[in-house]
Amino acid sequence: MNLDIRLRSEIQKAVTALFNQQVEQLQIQPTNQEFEGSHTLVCFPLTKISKKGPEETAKLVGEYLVAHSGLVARYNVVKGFLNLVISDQVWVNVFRSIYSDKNFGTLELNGKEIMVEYSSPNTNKPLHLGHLRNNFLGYSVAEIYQALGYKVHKVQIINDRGIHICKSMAAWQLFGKGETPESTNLKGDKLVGKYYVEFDKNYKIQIKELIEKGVSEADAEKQAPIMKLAIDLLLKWESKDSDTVKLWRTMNGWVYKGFESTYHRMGVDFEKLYYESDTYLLGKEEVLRGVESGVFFKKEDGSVWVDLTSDGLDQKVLLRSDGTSVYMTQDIGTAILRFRDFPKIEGQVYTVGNEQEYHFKVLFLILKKLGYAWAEKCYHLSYGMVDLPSGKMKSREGTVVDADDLMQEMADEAEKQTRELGKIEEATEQQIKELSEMIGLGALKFFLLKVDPKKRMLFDPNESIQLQGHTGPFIQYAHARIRAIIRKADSMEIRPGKEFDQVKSLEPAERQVIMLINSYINKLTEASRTYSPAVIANFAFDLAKEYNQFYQSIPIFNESDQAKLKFRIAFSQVVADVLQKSMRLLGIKVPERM
RNA sequence: GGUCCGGUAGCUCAACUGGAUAGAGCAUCAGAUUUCUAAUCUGACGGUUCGGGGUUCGAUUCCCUGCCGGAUCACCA
Repeated sequence: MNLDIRLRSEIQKAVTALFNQQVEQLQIQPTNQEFEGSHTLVCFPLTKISKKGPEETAKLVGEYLVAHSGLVARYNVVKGFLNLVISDQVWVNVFRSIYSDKNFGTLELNGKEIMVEYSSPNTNKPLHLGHLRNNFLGYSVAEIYQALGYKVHKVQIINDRGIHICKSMAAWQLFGKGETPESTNLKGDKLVGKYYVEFDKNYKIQIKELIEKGVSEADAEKQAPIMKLAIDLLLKWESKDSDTVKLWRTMNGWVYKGFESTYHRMGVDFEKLYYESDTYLLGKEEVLRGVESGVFFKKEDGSVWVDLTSDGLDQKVLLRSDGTSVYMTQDIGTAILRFRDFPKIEGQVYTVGNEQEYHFKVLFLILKKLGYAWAEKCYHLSYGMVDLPSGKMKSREGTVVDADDLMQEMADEAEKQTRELGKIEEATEQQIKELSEMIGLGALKFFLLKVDPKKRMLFDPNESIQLQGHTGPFIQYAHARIRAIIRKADSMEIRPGKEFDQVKSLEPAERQVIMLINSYINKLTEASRTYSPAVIANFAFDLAKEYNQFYQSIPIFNESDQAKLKFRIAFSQVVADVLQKSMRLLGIKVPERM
């Protein structure tokens, strides 16, 4: 059984025996580094039932535990804090059970299912730095839930319809001269993005010309020929004009193909893609149904609204007066469709930037009003913007960092540094490329994931590319070094068994590491509860750091005691495994050597 | 203006949801290696946790108030 649970029940027994009263809530926390011990019982809350001062209470509980529990070797009391020292024998047992558990860190399937949505880009702009945070976050949260025994469905919604798509189409028709990704050797998303920019450029010029001719600004925005063309395309698309639909299909196809290669490099994937062009009609139906049942209401001009003023929000439009759907309508449809597709999911996680917090608050409320119980289990995984040292990222000012470019730069830099260090002389070119990719992306992912998602963060390209410090490559390096030890042990035919009874005592660094690994499942749970991969990222960093201290202070192969030597090999093996597992939850691979 | 989120060391971030003398990384300075991979480790320096009140044994955390930054409040998505 888990040490923490055992200890908790032992303390409960002690309290009951000593004070003749049961306590449900025991406050147990990790002991501060400066004191001896691993678990600390906070005794202030117990004074009520013990009728004694905090220190006296702590002392009584401590003495009882040493005498009766078999887990606690010693204790010390500082103010009202009871610090418990677990015996090394117990720690070795904890280690052994982790070592012999092949599936450590992965819980058995619990029969629950959830859905995680992430990415969901616009189809007219290539992916950028913000999308990287989005994708890495969503993917990681999905992995974390999976490790906890959930069946996870990874999906995204593709915003494939609307005026913005038609803008790219219009510009391509006017200036494209039949260009294709093949003819230009451009990624499909980049090509379409180029025409989206082209549209904007020409649109502005045309507006300016009209204004110079004396047209008002508002009219100029409507009369600009290129905008008229885009609107015309939208109307044709909605009436299913075959040429327009064909062009729409073709250009979206280019984008999807481009995105696909970006996703592949990011290392993320999706079980199913949803398209707004497939869901907006369902949303519309649902809204009309809501009008009939009185959940929504219709205004004189025919537009449909929901009144959320009693919930402290505003009124919100759901269908325009011309009957067409808005963003919210589509999201209602999408949500319902997903629960139809996957009836067993108990909830949905939407990975979307925090500028849409209001939108999701409204969406969940509407779904609840429509009578969907699962609305309670929908969660908006909201994350902050990624800033650059130069300031805000703005596409208009050209300060956007393109996702493909950034990943390439990271890999290039990693390769440069790897070659400079020259530790991989016998590696093939192919292996160097793979390693650079692993390190470069590891650096990028770790940097973006180590920060609490809800916080706005600063991405400093120069700093992120440093491979030392609180970074992914630091952890990757720790892993690679351990693997070198394992290889050496293997070649020396030192093979640890599963019994470590002869290991009677532990070095402080060893104990620290076992304590950390013992907390892994707790960390996983915390990460899932808070939807924060940062918890895992920081855990992995702490573990690597703690192990490095052991590595530095204890030369493994100098050990003459065979039992200890074998233990330390096994110990190192477990650290490498846990590093690998926790990094995998972040979507980061760890190398055998680097 | 209303609502929501944030403000912690020079910089980038933690702090197990109310616990002990608020911790890491970077930067700066001082050390350790003829190695199990130094892409490492040890130490020093660095704090009015935005200000002011309150709640209590105890507050970065909860409440009130003010300040600063951001987001949002569209028949845009």
